[in-house]
Amino acid sequence: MNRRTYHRASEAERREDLIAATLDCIAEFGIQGATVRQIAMRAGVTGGLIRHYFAGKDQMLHAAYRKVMAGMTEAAITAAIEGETARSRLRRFIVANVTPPVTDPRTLSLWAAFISHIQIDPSFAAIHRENYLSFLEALETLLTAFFAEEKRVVSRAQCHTYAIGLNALVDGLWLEGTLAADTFAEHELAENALISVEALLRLQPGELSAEQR
Amino acid sequence: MNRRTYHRASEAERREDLIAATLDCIAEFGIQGATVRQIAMRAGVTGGLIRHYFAGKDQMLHAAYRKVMAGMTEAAITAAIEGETARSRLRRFIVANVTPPVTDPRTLSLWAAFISHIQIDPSFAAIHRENYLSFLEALETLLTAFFAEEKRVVSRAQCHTYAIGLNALVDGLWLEGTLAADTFAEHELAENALISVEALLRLQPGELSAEQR
DNA sequence: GCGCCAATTATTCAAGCGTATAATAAGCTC
DNA sequence: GAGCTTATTATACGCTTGAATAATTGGCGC
Repeated sequence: MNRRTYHRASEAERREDLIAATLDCIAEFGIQGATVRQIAMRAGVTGGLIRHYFAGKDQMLHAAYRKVMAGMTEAAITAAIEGETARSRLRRFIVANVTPPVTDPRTLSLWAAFISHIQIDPSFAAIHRENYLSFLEALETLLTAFFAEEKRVVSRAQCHTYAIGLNALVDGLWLEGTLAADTFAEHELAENALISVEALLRLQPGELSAEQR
Repeated sequence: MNRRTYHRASEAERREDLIAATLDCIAEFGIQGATVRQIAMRAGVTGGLIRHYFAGKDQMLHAAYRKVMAGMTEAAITAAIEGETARSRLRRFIVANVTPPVTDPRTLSLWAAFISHIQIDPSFAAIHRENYLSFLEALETLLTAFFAEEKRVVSRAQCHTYAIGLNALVDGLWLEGTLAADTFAEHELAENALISVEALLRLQPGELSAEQR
């Protein structure tokens, strides 16, 4: 009986592959279906290899969680920095968060699977907190710049309160827009998001939502 | 060797017990830890009994999901109907959704665990859709009554759009308020919710958030 | 092109999984 | 209080799980 031939990959890409396979399995079969064997098969390796790269299955799940969250915030921030004005950057940030690839059923499944472990495993809680705070901070920075650009005086505390409300709104729209993806046309959700943000910030209707580059 | 003595319970309460034990296990150990044996132990029975009441483990999970969602909407609606005016009912509904027992880490864990299965198991998707639509409808009804009471003319379509935005905001605040429970004082979250709702509906500041019964 | 190191496979293990079936005791009916 | 129904327990079965270990093979340094 011959042994399987195989390719010796670099540590970085092998880890990447294993994490990707883990996410595929969770998205497809749920966290219960993400077994060592299933993941290994998906990655085209044998089960034993996983323990060569991660201390255990749990550590691999932690890495996978980080990967998902990083992907989401990265997409939104990348979209934002392409804007030329603070207003445009804020607008782009909001829209990106309620537009594919951020609004993706697969991403939502993964996100929820991990969220449900936050109360159980402190490692997940730490990863969550990290990302929540950095998202809130990004939003607050965008907001502060926007108000400055508009020459509107807004206190630090007020800005923080706005950020919490905006964050909740964006998260909620993301959540429901993704869950009921068939119910909303793509631009419909973005439009609703911008109108709602305008209202939350007490802007004039159209200040953000009107067509602009 | 003696056999264990036991109590013969009515079908209704035994099912109730089993579902409660299922939720306990999911909340405590995650959906992976909610095994037939673990659940049975928690319910104080032996594993075999589960198959006497449910066709299989999956059917029990579906029942458990229904239970969680029913509990959440029920709490909010119960709070709302105690209000005397349409404004008060809307206000109470909002506040109830960002206040314990709805904002409860345990509930969030359960909710997320089930959400992550929506894309995998169509049965979960159906249960979700049912509840989402009924929540949206409740909100729309409250809104319509509120606008009528305020003698403010709002089109059906506009009302629907408002409901989607409000729903997203409430869900988002619920989500983050629960995840970061230690970050917010209890009334702080409710206050923020009311102020944000005012803004979304383009009301005068204080119309909802000011103290009132 | 040879040796060496470690990345990878193959195999094994005990524990735990969901389900099926048979034995038994609880508690209603009469 | 005897008898019947069925809710409940007990036990067994076949599979899968995460992890540990031993055997091998790929590819780099020389």
